[in-house]
Amino acid sequence: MRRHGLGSDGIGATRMSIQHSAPIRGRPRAFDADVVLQAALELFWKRGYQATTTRDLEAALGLSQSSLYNAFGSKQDLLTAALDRYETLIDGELLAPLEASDAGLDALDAFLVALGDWVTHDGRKGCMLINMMAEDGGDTVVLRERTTRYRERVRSALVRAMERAVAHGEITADALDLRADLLMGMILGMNIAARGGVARDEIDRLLASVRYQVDGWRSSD
Amino acid sequence: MRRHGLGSDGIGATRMSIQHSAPIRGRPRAFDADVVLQAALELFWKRGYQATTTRDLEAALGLSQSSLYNAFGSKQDLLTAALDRYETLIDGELLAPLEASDAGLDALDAFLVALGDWVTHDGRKGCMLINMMAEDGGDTVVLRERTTRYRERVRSALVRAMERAVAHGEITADALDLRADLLMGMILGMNIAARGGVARDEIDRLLASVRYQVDGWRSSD
DNA sequence: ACTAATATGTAGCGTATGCTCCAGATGTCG
DNA sequence: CGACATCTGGAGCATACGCTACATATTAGT
Repeated sequence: MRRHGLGSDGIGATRMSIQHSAPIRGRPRAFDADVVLQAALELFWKRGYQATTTRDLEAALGLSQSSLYNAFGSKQDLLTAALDRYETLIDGELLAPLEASDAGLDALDAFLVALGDWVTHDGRKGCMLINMMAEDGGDTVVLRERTTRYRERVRSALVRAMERAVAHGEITADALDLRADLLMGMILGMNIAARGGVARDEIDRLLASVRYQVDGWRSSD
Repeated sequence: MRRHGLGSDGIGATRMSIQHSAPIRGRPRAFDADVVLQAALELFWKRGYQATTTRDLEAALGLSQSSLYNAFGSKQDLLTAALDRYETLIDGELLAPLEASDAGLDALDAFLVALGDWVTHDGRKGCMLINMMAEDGGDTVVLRERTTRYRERVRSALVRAMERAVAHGEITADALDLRADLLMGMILGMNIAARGGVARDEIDRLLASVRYQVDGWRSSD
């Protein structure tokens, strides 16, 4: 009955071992920690946490397990670091464009299209954060808090885009919350479809249906 | 690099061992195969396939591993049998009411409400088929075909409900396919939210947003 | 009673997994 | 150079997992 999932709920390994700056003394690293972390991120992303073994990491990253553990602590610490990196990535590529733009509905539409690419690009993967949430099942407190916070960030970015759309006279201000929830649901749905290896055209149909929906919000003038 | 997922792609174990009828000769079973299968189904449903070990099954089902293997073959065969049972269950409780009803939009709405219950009832679980799809990532051919077929069944049931709604003059016949895809996306989204242990009220908000959407399709007369 | 057939419990096999130990390599600083 | 600190490779540990072997128990047919 013992669980062995994505992480314990305890304080657990404050991960003092992750040092990206070179040490003053001693043998220097034979690898670039950033490059290795990116590779680990991609493995976790594609295969999930449990299915990625430390031997897989050893092979794909090109370092021995001792180096891996010496540099990153535990497998779970490595996941945490990878998730940090992932969040930076997705912030830059998906959320930032949505928030930086002055556009309302067009920015929203562009975001949805970009998302469709994001979750299917380079072999099915989905969104890593949502994947981890699904894999963990909400058992790991730290992870659940993280994914909850992330969803709230996305949702509020969507609401702000719609508010801009309202300000621009593109849509009416009706039921913005319900609309945001609908978008969130479709985002989750597209993600799990991608995660489940659903055919690209089926995912495209999901994407098309949200975009059609968003377009339908335009107030005819 | 070896995979050890939900199943191999080979022909694999034609599962001749699953016999629900009592044998003519020999020692009779000390358990009810249906009861045991239901318990296995619930374990797989709640925890997923990989996370459920044969020792977990042994403990929860109350039979030794030898009896388990003798009765059901392999762990994968047990999953297949559990999925068969699951499909019967969900057909009876969700799809049949949707299809049997003469109602259009009301039946659709009732289906969505029932689905919200289905994926959250008795502790977060989501839909087992979709969970398996996500866990497997589409790697196992048999499973991918099964989940694809299931999604098509649900989708066509949704379309038929909308066609009845059109016939009853409840909605216009516009973009039924896009609407069906939107519903499918939201169904997937609600499911992964439940699977990920998302708080009930957040799932309820997803549900409310689809229901609002569906209600919005009503043609004002 | 005896044989055939099936079920059950226990022990264990082979492998995988996360992680650690440790001897040696490779660097900096005095 | 020599002391110190860190990194690296390889071997291995403890545990967990799916599954099997096998002796024993329990039934039906003769």
